[in-house]
Amino acid sequence: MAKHTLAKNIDKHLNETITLKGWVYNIRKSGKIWFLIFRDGTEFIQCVILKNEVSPEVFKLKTTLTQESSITVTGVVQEAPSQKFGYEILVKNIEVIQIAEEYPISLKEHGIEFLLDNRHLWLRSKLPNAILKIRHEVSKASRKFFDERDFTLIDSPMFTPNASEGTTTLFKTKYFDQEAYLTQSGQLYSEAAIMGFNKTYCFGPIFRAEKSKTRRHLTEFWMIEPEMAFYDINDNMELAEEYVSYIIQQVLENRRKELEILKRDVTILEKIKPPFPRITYDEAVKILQKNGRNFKWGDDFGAPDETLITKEFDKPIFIHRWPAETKPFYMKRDKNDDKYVLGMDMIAPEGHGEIIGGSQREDDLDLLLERIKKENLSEKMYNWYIDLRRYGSVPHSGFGLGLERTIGWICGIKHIREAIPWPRTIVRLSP
RNA sequence: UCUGGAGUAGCUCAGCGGCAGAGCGGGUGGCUGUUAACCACUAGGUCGUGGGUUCAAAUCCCUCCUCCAGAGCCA
Repeated sequence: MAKHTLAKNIDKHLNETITLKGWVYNIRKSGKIWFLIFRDGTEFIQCVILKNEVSPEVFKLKTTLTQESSITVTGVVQEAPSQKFGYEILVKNIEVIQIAEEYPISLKEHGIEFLLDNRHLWLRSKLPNAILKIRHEVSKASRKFFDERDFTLIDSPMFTPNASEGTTTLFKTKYFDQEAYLTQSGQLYSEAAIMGFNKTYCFGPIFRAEKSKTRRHLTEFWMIEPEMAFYDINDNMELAEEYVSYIIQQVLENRRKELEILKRDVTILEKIKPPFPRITYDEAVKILQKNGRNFKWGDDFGAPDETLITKEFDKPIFIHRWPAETKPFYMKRDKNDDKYVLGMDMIAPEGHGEIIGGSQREDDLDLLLERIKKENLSEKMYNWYIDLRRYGSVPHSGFGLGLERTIGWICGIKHIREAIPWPRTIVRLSP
């Protein structure tokens, strides 16, 4: 084990001499005293350097140290006179590891293009750091939630020969002497997996070549997709609302400080507990018409429509029972009225949009074949998927949660490109 | 792809026909409790690209490029 202390743990070492390893975040100079804001990725700490407490060489570092220079600091943990920092380090010694060249990201404002071009450096700043710690918490909580409920993690492949949804939004790539597509969803594979494991989830990146240029779109994003045998659409919605509530509560419990850094209004998050309101597609259409929007039955909701509908509620809502034409072939028809399918979307409040899409799946062999024919999909390509309806078909359901949109909502950030370490959008492939 | 907006110092921006500017960052000096510290001095420019109008263009007109916001599509 390394002998140095992590900055986040200094409260356990009050009045002790400790050694920290990290980077210079900022320096404030005075005459015979100077202040160094130190960061090591776990916390920011103020270090105080007094002329009569250190060697002349160390004191002189105030003129040579630059922002982001790497250093080893040794000193005594003490309470800071001001309330802003809590604890600070009275420095005894500083060893320079490297003097950084002029660092491009200053503590003042920057434009988004510049920051994204410098994403490799921007990760060191306070806001991205807080957001990505919350991302970690959401991933951790997701794994925990499903693991504790008898789900087995069965990952789906990234290379696929077919599309789960439309074929216009796929990234195509060469695969030796064949063509392959990058996956859009692990769902079809998960449907096979649950017949062997009962309840499964997959968690990984997926790829969509949509030419969408909005604050809710990435070309590469992460999705968590649970799939459950013997679950109907209502079981599916119950699981989804429990899951979303759980990750919110875990973030509130373990990442308060990060939410504070992001100035997130946590009273909104504290209200997120089951049950969530459930409205049918038809009821959602009525809300729109009541508010004077010109909306045609059978269309899908646009972003402004979603925002308007969710305004009536202070929690995420489910919209279920969609017109069959708007939804993909694998969704099960409503047996009360086959104009509708048993699909359900969860829309986050505050304009963050759809975070979950799911459905009860079509488990009847003949109905599935009929849908595949009607949509002109290749029966041969879906042979293995159709097989699942031949050998002990059961009612089953599942959903996919978009990780970045969920994080964007929890963090209250405008654009989801900040919710992923290395965003890939229609205009960005690097760094 | 469509609609709107913007490209000027390393960064954030002002200037909108007549000498290229500020703040931050960099450099030098000052200051014993600073909080994106402060004060003084200082270096730093292909005004996105190509063309046009004009005695004179960062500024007006046109072309193209890039980015931002929104729409469509979606998680």
